Amino acid sequence: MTNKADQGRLYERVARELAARIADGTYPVGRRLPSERELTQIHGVSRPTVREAIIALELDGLVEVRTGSGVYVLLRVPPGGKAGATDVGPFELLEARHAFESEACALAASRITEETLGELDQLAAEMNSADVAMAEDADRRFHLLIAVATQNSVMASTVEELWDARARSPQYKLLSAKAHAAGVAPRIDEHREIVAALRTRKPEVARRAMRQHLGRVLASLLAATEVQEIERARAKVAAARQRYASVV
Amino acid sequence: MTNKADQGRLYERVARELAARIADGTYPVGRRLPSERELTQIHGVSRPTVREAIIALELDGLVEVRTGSGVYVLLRVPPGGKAGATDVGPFELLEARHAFESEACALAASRITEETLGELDQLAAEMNSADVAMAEDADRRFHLLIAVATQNSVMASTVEELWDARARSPQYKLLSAKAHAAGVAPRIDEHREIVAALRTRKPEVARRAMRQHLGRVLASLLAATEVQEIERARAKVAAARQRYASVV
DNA sequence: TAGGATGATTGGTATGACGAATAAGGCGGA
DNA sequence: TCCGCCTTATTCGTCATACCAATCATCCTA
Repeated sequence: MTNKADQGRLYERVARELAARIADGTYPVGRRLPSERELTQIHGVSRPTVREAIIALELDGLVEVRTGSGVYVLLRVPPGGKAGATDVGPFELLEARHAFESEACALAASRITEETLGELDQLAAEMNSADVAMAEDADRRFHLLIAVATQNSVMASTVEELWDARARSPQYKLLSAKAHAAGVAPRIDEHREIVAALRTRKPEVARRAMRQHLGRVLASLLAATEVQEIERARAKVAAARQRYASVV
Repeated sequence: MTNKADQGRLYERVARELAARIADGTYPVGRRLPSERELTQIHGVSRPTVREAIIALELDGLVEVRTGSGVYVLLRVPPGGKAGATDVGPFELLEARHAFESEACALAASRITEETLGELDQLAAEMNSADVAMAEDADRRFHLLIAVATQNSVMASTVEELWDARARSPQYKLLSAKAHAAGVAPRIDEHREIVAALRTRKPEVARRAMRQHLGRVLASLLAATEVQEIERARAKVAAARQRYASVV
């Protein structure tokens, strides 16, 4: 039953084929995959092998397995998409930023240079841009620059990672769009407050400014949407991986 | 058969147990795991289930499966780690932990369960172990469990990443050894203080306890050594991870 | 028409079997 | 004695089948 050049194991081939069918839309997001027994016939392998393949997809967050019901497509990875990009809930993300970036800001206050403060002024101004994309980029660079100002590469790369995760999250984009529709304006005034706080060189002041800023962002997003619907799907995705990986 | 009230699927439990045994050194790096049939007996599950668990570990890069030979423990691969800055300064690392874990601890204080508090007590006690490796593992799990108690997967995985980076850093190991030689004892009393602080459910109290703890660790390391450069060890990339990437 | 019982479908796991790749040990020849 | 080949036991790789539990659709009943 084996094909010709099977490099690697069978379940990998099946997983690859299933992932391809998800990517090309044969199995659209939200729909049920054929049953394991059907996949057995389709791919010409046994059910244990099909299950191994499905587990691989599940650990990657592509599908969700519902006992007694079926295997459902969670998200579609565009061909050429990055692998291993763990998608995560938008609120968890913001909460983490709320906690971490505040501390980064506090540390930055005692180490930031006058030159960097000037750059921050400029970035705050750029958020006035009519172009939404440009304003968002200014936002990102503003926060990242503060993290870099800690002169601690670990903290800087951690903050950067949180922003990257945000960009990867389709849920976050949806939320962002909703918030926009609800009339949430860019918070350039708050950014200016943060810069002013940094200028005092007082960690507590800087921490408070950043904390308030992110707190308001979080609140506005919470107000703009009902959490229930969105968080539900995402929670399950990380579940399988998190459940055993967290103990490692 | 052991438990029945295991939420999640069986292979997840087995994978978790195996990963734990790898983490605590029961199955050292490079060594062969018991055969699948033996694991069947050990964990009281069928071979398909054992295979599913092994596949999960393989996809995470923890083990390598060699046909006809066995399953071998690889280096632990960082979760979703960005390539590049694999090796980083030990003091930067500790400074980041000082800032981030304190916040995680504060958030955990308002969400932690009584059960988790009990586990923390136990882990604090385990640091008494004469076995240095075991004591260090208890230390790690103590801090990670607090991060998990935030019920925020982003914060949990961030903290985990910081610990993993520590493990990857030969500089840190050297520092740690030096500190040990300088008579730095495990800080079980401080861990107990942290648990007590968490029990109050007051974020400020918990934050202060963790901040003091990590501050003392940082101070002791600073005292025990002068910073010096070390040749960096070669962290190898797991082959399984590569194959995995091609699946998606 | 509403609601509950019932049976079909689906995933979850177990058992046993056979093939293929590997590694270890024994046997024979030099 | 030493080296190399070959046999053999062990291990992973896969398959087929079976049974349980959860789910879902259907029909029957009140």
